[in-house]
Amino acid sequence: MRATVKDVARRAGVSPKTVSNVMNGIVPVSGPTRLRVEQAMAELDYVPNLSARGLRNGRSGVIGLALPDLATPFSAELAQSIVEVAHAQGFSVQIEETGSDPHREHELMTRARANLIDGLILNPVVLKESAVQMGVALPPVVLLGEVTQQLADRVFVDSFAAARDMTLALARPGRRRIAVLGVNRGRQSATAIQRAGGYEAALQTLGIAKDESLMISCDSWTPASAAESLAEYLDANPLPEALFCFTDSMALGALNTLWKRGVRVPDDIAVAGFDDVIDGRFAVPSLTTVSFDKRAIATHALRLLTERMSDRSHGQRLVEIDYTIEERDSSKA
Amino acid sequence: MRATVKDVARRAGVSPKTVSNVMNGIVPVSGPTRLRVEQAMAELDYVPNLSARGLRNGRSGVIGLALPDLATPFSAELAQSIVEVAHAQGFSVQIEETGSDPHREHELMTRARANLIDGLILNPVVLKESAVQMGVALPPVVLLGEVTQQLADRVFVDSFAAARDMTLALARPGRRRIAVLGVNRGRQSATAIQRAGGYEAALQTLGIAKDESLMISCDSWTPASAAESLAEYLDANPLPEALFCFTDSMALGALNTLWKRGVRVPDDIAVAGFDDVIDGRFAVPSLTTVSFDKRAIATHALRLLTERMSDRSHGQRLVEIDYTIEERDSSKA
DNA sequence: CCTGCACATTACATCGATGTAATGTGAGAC
DNA sequence: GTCTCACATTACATCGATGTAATGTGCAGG
Repeated sequence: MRATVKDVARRAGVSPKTVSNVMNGIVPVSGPTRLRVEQAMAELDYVPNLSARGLRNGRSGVIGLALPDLATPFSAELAQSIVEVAHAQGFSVQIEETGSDPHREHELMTRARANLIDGLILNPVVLKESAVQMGVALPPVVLLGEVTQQLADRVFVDSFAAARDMTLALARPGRRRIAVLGVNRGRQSATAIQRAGGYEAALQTLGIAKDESLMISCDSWTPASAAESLAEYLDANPLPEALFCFTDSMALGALNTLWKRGVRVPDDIAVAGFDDVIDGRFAVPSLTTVSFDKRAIATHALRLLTERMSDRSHGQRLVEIDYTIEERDSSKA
Repeated sequence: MRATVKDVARRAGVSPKTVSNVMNGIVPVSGPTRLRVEQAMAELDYVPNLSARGLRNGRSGVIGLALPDLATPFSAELAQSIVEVAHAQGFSVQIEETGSDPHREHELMTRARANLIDGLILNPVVLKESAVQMGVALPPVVLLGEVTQQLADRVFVDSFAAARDMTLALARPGRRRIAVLGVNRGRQSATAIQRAGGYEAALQTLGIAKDESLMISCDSWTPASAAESLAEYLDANPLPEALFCFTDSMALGALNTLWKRGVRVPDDIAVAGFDDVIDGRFAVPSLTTVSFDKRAIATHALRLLTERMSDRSHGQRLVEIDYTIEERDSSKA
């Protein structure tokens, strides 16, 4: 049987509440008493029951992290940052996958409300408005990425501007036939819309007519799907001068397809991605990408979350994370 | 204020316990009553408090997953499988990073004992025996990977045999100067020992004398570290005929270094990895690797864990996961 | 010597769900 | 009409930690 405060109290010859006081350190406890209690805790190998504490305090010390696809390197790096930052602040992280299923997102909110989670960091895909309806009795939520029409706090990179800048960078050496990979066929994700918008804006700036045939769709944002989509595309279309993939993962798939066909990168075609994942940095050739500080995302997301946990009143707050264009070998002129 | 069983009970005109009975479905409830309660729950938007339930039942419905480095694609893919399998069984997953810090592993056990998690799936690095001492009052633990001297349940791939087979495969076209990358300088990880052992066993079978200078050390199993280690190595040593990296992540870093130096893969050197991560499949060239079913690992780990949760008695159990050698472009003869 | 005050400590109630044991309610048998 | 018996439902206690309000202790000042 596990030791409880009661056991510790009995052994130390004090009341349970005093043991609690020693642990929490808010109510002062005299030196000798504190020592006796601490020794008793050590002797009994006492570990507080977090369920009980959570019930009493209304706080579990756990935050939820919900990402669309846990298998991607980007998810992994983001999760790492969030886990580390959260841990530094005494939080544990419960991880969830929303997948393509928008229903899951709602389910998560429910689970959060079940109080096993003090707050939720959510990277939505096709977030239905109904899912995060900021009504009453909802747990604190921080959204990651491009979502419109949501009233929750949000941390994001300006995908539109970044995509625009990347397109401009790809065009600089005089490239004009610039393709994008990652446009969705069916329902567009908010992110895809932003990035496609930035791309089109850049084309306009450059005085290049938009060419629908250069916008390659891709059902899922994975290397496999990207590789396949690009292969099919190249079977039917001429090689563009540059290819801007909406994520690094897709870019890696694209690089593989290009290599298989003997297309040289960057000599025959420049390639770029988005996210700056580690594997992109070590791709062959190393991948030009939109880079941003994932640790900063984690830090701000957690700050917003904890602040909202203690004060639910203030309105929606947005934090924009800077980005840079990292020109690597895959787009060297 | 959130609705509780009491509120639901009042609205439905029954006692709290009846509401509980409706939810749990073990004690039978008559049709009409059940309907009234369900309607009341819906109307009040009732969500059970999991802290309270956890306190009462001694179960939280959460399992912990502790991995050495969350940023790696392998971790991501494994985590995905585990989260999905766990979710299918009604468990949430709390994720933790042990990093290089063996102290963290012990801290996790403590947290587990704090009852916020019902069990722990742990992929140890340099697990000190003291960390997972299977004494009393420890939560159910399933270990992943190569660990010796541990009494906990374990799911693993036979790294020794796999490394041996991979080395033999690399040698098949007559390659004899086969290097390995991933030997640690200081304390060896159990995994590194197994894989190095398999490599040496293969050399012996092949009648090739072991050459210490072909065993390249690498401080951390990341692309960056691998790329750097290999670069330093190539500055001072001739090019081997084959390079077996102890993880795909390291192999990706190695491919990048080789490419930067104009070394052609597989023409000048064959390269192989271990883990079969997605990005390896789409590497340039696609990476030969040791493949195994990550979903199977997740399934078995969860089975062992849940079985031990309900019956703590039986002895240590081991599950071995099959592997295959996937020969891809990076080692084509 | 007593009052007053500061401060450490305690008894008790509480958070929400649920197992236990007891109660209530009905149908069916004689 | 009464007596069982089965079964749905209820009152109460409980899980472990902690806030609240009350109690106890010691010391200084009058």
